[in-house]
Amino acid sequence: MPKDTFFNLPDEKRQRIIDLALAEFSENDYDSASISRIVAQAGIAKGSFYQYFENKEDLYTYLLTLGAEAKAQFLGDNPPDPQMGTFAYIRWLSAAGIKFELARPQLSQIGYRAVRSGALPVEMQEQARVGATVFFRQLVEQGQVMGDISPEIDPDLAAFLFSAIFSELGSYLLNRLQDRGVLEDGRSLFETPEAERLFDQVLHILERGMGTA
Amino acid sequence: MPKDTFFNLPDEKRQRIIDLALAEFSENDYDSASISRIVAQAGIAKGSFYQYFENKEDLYTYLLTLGAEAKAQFLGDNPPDPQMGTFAYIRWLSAAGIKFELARPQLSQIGYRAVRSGALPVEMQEQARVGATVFFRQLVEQGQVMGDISPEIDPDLAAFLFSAIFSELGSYLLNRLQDRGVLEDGRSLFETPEAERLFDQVLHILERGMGTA
DNA sequence: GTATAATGTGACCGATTGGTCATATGACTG
DNA sequence: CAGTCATATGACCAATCGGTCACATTATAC
Repeated sequence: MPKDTFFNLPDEKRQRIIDLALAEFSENDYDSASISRIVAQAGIAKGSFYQYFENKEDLYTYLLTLGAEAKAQFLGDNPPDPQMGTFAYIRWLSAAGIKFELARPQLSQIGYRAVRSGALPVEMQEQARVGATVFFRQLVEQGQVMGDISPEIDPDLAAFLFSAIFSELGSYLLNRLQDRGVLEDGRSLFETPEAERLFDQVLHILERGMGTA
Repeated sequence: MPKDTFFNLPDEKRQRIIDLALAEFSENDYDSASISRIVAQAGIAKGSFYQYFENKEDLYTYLLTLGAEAKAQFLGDNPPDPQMGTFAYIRWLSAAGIKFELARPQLSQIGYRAVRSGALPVEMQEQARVGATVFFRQLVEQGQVMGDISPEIDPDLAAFLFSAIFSELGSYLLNRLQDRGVLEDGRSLFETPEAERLFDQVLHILERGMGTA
């Protein structure tokens, strides 16, 4: 955790440091991200930085927790209809994840990097990976109980498919719609009927492929 | 390209340098991979390295071409039955990709890193991404002509699904089977009935989801 | 006011990086 | 033997890194 000194800083200054750190760690992996660049751009002395943070890893894990908190709050702020079926819920979940990715690309990128390239301690990486898998697997098992998903499907495998697809779908949609000039600004992604159509098609394929009908 | 001097080296010495470079670049991203470590482990002088390669990027792109050549040869050595249907062909293609990943994990890892984290020049990255998508999309369109894939499916989207799934499936299967003690050594992955079962299930889901039946 | 505590500073440290270069070695040629 | 050419070497370079520390500045308390 950052030191008290950091939290005593004027809001503006603290936020500026956070913003620059997010930019640095979202554009570079852990090793290549540079404290020297951050302090230079923030206009503070190197020594000051080390009055705010224990070391580089302290800053990095702090950014990760910021990302986790922001995403948790984001999902909590857009709660789903509790009555919907399994695939509708997965659709909501995936859409919410993509919306977060668009709203906070730097936070998403850092978290993405964290699990993909062994930047963070192995235990944390394991923890994140297992956590995501467990969540999706429970979802699938519940879907099987509710009759939405065929009982012959291996829940763990289905969970893998969901996480593999949805972790990439956001950037795919963004690239595709931008390449074709459908949108310039990613934030309006979910306002285009084209995006809705593609999104629904993915869910439809999965529902047909795994469903009981 | 490496200089002539490199190709004039005794085979054993040249191969040792390649092996150590593969290890270094598969364990670190481009910036973090260290020429100094490679030469130290190879037992050659720093100056000698720069008699073999123009610079760091020269070595890196050389490793990438080695990977591309190895994969092309690998696929060419295991040609599929030309009569099989679309999904059987996709199954073969994906299995061959995973087999290559298991046989040459370092080469795969470097290529993987190259497209995932903007290490290589933007144009090459674009090229690789577009190339893979185009290939899969043609496959899907052909499948639609043959009646294996529903004409309502967006070919580009389906191509995305295939590449997203199959680029992750290998490491998923490996982790899963190793965690459960089904295998110790990845090379025998495709000899376990469990792996075959999971593999077929993925294809079955996609075939049901996208098929015409 | 003065004493105390908190905060800010940047020169400096040892380590490491990619890359250079003058020099040494050895093999082949005439 | 002398001369030439490819190869091998490692000290050296400027740049950068994460991190430290003695010191200056500011804010707070009495």
